[in-house]
Amino acid sequence: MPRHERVSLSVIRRLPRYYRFLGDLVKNGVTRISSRELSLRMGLTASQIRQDLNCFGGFGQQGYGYNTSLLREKIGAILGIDSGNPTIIIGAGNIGRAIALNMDFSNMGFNLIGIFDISKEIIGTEIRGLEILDIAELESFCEENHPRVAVLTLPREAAPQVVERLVKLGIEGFWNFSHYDFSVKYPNVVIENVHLGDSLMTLSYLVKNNDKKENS
Amino acid sequence: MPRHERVSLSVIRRLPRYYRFLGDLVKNGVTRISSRELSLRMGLTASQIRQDLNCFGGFGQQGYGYNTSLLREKIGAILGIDSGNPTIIIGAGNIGRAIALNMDFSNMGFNLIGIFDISKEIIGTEIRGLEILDIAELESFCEENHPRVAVLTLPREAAPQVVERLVKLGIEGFWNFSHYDFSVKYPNVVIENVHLGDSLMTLSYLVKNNDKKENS
DNA sequence: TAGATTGTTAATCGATTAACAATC
DNA sequence: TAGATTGTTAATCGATTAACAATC
Repeated sequence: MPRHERVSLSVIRRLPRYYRFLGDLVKNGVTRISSRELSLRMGLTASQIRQDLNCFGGFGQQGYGYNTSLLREKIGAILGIDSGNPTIIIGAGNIGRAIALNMDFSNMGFNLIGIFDISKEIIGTEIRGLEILDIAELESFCEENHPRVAVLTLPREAAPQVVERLVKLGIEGFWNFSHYDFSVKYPNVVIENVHLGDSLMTLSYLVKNNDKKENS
Repeated sequence: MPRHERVSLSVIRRLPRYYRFLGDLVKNGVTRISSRELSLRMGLTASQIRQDLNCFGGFGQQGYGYNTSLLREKIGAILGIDSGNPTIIIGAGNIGRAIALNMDFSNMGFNLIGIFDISKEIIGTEIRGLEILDIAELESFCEENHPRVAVLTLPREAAPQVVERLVKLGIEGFWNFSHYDFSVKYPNVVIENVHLGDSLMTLSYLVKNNDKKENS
């Protein structure tokens, strides 16, 4: 679908933000918007918006701008928000539970079909209507249900062994909250890392070196 | 401290990852490492590592490489991991609770001193030894305890009003998990966004357009 | 010393911004 | 039509990679 050979990751990462802002506009009854007006709201340049969108096609109209609702749908389609990728969560601790309860998987391209843990105490209990399964049943479950994506919300120590099994079972995409860094070891799977510790440390640096205050 | 005028955000964002890998090396008893060897483990180039580190000073030794333990400490200091920034969490739902319980704030530059919520049912209960306070007490608490950083784990609808109050109360840094995007409205505060929805949608795109498999 | 590896400058590459002709 | 705004090419800027002299 991309017009140009390969769309850069920088562009891809901006798409969900466009999608979010367009959703707001639609909700507020705004039916059209120019790249200039959108750029002011989002804090980037109109040029960048037009460049980004034109990686995928001409969604605007000269002299008019963009139809918010239409553009939003197009971006949603590009992101694959109704792909319904069968997805499992590995680790039903605080983070796993919070993710399971808070994320709107079905409107973001995923279909949550299983949650696994190792702790006998919580195996058998339910989260969001899904029974927590024993990690020992991972192989049989996957052979039957063929998940494509796994959310890793398990402790770091447990991660390497489980990732090995998941890759063998054909998992293609990982949403990785564990501190285990496996992009080098498994170059053939897609990994989206959410390293919360890295994010927090970055904030520490930014707060420490905050020069925004003085400038204004 | 930075030798060059301004260190780019790209460099800053790599520092926590260096810190993590160096921590592993130290734990495994590796006392020295060359940029080349580190680059292979981390999946980037030796050039980049040397460039990154030299934004802050010459931490290596020609012909030898880098002392892992020393380099780790230096990076920790640059990130400000023992700044102990007084920090509050706004919103004690699933995400807020998970963050409070899982993050090692004290080793990442922060000191968690308060958790707030609006729900009468959970106000007064404890998380990690901290009593959940009524958001109505935010002003009096801040005037007394002077937090510098706020973690936003509250619903989007509630965010704008609370952010307004927090900025007025002098909060300088935000770790933002809400879907509210306020960088344009408040350009003078530091904001580290964790837009989990954006991250998940990015994964959706990547899984959909995965061309890694074919290549290998 | 010779070998290894850094620190740093120069070259390349990619991403962002500016400009403008096309066109609604 | 005239005005507005896109799509797209060209110019700029910044980040990454390569190269190598300095030096441990």
